Formats: sequence, C-alpha cells, structure tokens
Amino acid sequence: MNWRNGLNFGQAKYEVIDRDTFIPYIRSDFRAVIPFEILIDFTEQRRNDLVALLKITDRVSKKSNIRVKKLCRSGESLSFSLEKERNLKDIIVKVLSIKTVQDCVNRMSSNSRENIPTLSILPSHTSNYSFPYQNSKRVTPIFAFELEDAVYCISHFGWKNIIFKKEIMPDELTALAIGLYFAEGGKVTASFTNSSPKIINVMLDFIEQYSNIERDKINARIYCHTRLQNKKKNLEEFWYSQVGISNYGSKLHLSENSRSPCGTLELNFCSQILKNLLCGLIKKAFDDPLTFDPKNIIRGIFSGDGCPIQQTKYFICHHITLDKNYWKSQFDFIDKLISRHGIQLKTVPSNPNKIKDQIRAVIYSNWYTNMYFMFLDPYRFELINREKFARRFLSLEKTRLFLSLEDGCLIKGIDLVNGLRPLISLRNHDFINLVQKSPKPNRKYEVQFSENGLQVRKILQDFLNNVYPKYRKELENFKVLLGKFDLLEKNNRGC
DNA sequence: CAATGCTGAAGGGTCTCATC
DNA sequence: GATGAGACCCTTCAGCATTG
Repeated sequence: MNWRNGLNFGQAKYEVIDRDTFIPYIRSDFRAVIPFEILIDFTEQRRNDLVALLKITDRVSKKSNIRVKKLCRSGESLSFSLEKERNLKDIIVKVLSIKTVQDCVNRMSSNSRENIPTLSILPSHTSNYSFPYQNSKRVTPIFAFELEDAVYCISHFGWKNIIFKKEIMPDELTALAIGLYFAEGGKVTASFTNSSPKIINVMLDFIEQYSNIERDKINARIYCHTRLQNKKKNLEEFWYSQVGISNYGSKLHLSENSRSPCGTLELNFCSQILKNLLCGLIKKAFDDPLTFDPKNIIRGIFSGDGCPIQQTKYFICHHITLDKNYWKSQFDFIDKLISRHGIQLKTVPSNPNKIKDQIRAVIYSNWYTNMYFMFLDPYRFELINREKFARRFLSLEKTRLFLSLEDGCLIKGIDLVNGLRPLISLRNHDFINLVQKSPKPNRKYEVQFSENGLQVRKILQDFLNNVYPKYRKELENFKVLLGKFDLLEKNNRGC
C-alpha cells in the first residue's frame, strides 16, 4: 500500500482518498488517526474534547457501519479506537461529522405534538435509576449525532452504538410502550419482564421500530416454576414462536413461586441509552400529557401492573401497585392520565403519613364508572385480567338486571326494596325512569328507559354478545397454544 | 362504597466478572 | 470506572377478608 507520511511528526500513516475519506493505518493498539487535512474541514482546532461520526466500510464484504467514536489526542494528531473493528482486514473510513463533547450532549427543545424529535427527549446523561429519577445520579454523557433520518448515540464509556429514528411518532404504539415500560420496565438496567407474549411483542415492536436493537439479538431468560425445569426446550420454542426471541440464557430462572404456565420472559436490552430514551418518553408524557392519547398509556400501565379486584359481591375496584420510594410521582403520573377520563384515582393508605410498606393507587369505581372503564379496555394486552374484569362486571347483579330489563315492564314496589334495589341507582344515573302506575299498598312502577339508557344498554348488549366472547376465545386459544408446546398444567393454576 | 389488614408468592433488584 | 451479560436472592405486592 502506498502509505504517505502524515503531517504530524511524519509518523501518522494513512491514505487520503477524498475530502472526507481515508484508509486508516491501524496501529498495534488498534488505534488510528484522522488525517489532519480531513480534520480541518470539520473543526478549526484540534481540541481534546471531540467526538466523530464515522462510516466504516469493510472493503472485503462491502458492509459498512456508522459509528460514534470519541477522539483522543495522540501526539499532535487525533486518534480513535478501531478495536471493535479488529476483525475487519481492509477498511475505509469516511468522516461524516465531528463535534465537540458539549455539542454532542446538547439537546434541542421541542414542544411538538406531531412528531417528537428523538433528540428532544433523549437525556444528555445516563442515570442510574429510571423515571421519576428521584435520588438518581447522572452517570455518563450520551453523545448523539443526527444524520439524515437517524440519531446515532453512544455513551461516553459504552461501546455499544445505538441508532434511533430521528423522530418518534406519538401514536398508539409509542403510548403503549410508555405505559408498559412505566409499569414493567427495569428500574436500573434496560430490561423488561412479563409473562404475556402480547405485552412482550408490543414492547419489542416499539424497540424495533425506533432503534437498531433487533429482537433476535436481545438476551432473554425464562423465569418459571421448578416443575418446568425439564421443559427448557419447550419454553424456548414457545417463546420463540410467540415473540421471535432465540437468544436464551443457559439456565432457567427457577422458583417455586412462579405461576405462569409458560414462564415469565425476562428481556435484557443491555443498553443504558435505550433505558434513558424510554424514561425520556415517560417524562415527556408527564410534562406534556396532551402529546399522547391517555387511553393507550393507561392500557399499557394497566396491562402491566393493574388488576381488577372483586372487593365485594357488588363491587369491583382496580389496583396498581406503586413503588414505595417513588409512589408520589408515580401516582401523579397515573392520576394525570386517568383524570382526563373523569375517573378518580386514590391512594391507599389514604393518609400518606401512615405509610408502612405497601402503597397502591386504587380506582374505587362505582358501577357506572366501571362500565365506562371496561369499554376503555384497560387490560387489553393481559388476556387473563381482561377476561376477568369483563366476566366479573357482566356477572354483577346490577349489570344482569340492566341487560334483562324490558322497556315498559311493570315491577312491584316491594321488589324495589328487595331484589330490584339496583334499579334505584339506575334511575339515579338517568338510565331509566320509574313511573308509579298503581297506588299503595300494591304499588307498581313502569320502567321507562331514557334515550341515553337505551343507547348504553345497546352498547352493553353488544359487548356481551360480541366482544366478551372474543376475550374468552382468546383465552381458550392461548390454552390450546400452551398445549401444543406441552406446557398445559393439569391443575391449570396459571389460567 | 371506602379503607385497612394479612399472607404466600411474583417480580425486580443486586451481585459478579469480563470487557471496553 | 462504566457497561454488558449472566446468575442469584429477597422485598414488595396481589388478592382476598374484614371493618368502617
């Protein structure tokens, strides 16, 4: 090769091809320098704090990668490491951009609700904890370059380049991912744990859509009951078929406590930058809640962390468990979303000064609110809770009565006090009117539906006849699927 | 309808060690 | 000194029961 001397000490060797392209000379420590004549096209001075965006092409395989590299002073030149590319024999480097560390850390601000610039939500530094960041420390800067429709990132001490799309759409998928990561995402590392393939798929879809992290490269591990320890292969095949992940840990994560028949999948994205991007999105949803459709975030949160609780025979409430240390901001976040639907969220215990250990946000919903909540479909991605909530609501006495009530039917006054008492609250909701038709002692009332009442009953009937059967069918299909992988339990505790 | 109490287990934090 | 990858361990919570 026709090496010619560099400008610096005559020791840097490289071959300049073009204004921005060169063949590097790779030293024994896998470092190479950027030719001075190329460097000065990008920056006026050789400072210590520069970061470069380089396109590195392997001339044998013709494959190229765009990578962010921190530049280091090396004598009078600036060098970068090619250790990561040490397997490539014949490479050519094109300099795309050079910026100062400060410029790489600067983030644009944006109030856009149409397309959210990735750089407006990506934090400038990684933190050792997730949103809401209380007691969290800034750990290391995240260097970011915008190029065409992508953002290339690396953390200062990291060696994994992450590529994001330049803009994130505030659509359904993003809102769901925000809710899901808020509920189930790792607090310290970028991880995600869940036993529902549907939920895992939403998260993976989001990550694949907006980053270069692909699902078949993600590390996963299966958490399951000890009785499944001989079925590692079945479990892996099941999860591969459902979410397309093939990279599993060498051992199962066994526990006597696991209940899911297909185990719980633990994903490790191995990227602080990804975790921080997701936290940035959650923060955006918190700071500027009108950006996202709240019902999709709610669906994420409830599918992940919520559960419908049948408190009494007549009453269903909804729990979301909060983190003991961060409950206040978590509560505010959920409350902000829920209140936009006119639903009231409360904390238990109601007096925060009495907090011993467990804090949860609860929706103490009356029948009417619960019906609205059911139509909102908060548990959309959690088959079991989704069916459970619908089944419990549809079996409530008041629901059954409302569905079976005929417009214009006559009822006895005595029944209003006993079995048909729920009619009074239906009247209070203005769904029906009770018109007295005969006097004491054998009072009779005629049930007259209001227009609103007829309409709501029709929606509810449609739900009972068309929507709820689908929930059940999905649950059945899931059991059949488990059977195919020989994972169906005889006593079937998980379902 | 609202709030508190209780208990086994579900889910998530933390550790280790090699690597950059 | 931070990150990535893997493995282990323990704290917080789901869901019901009871009381206000």
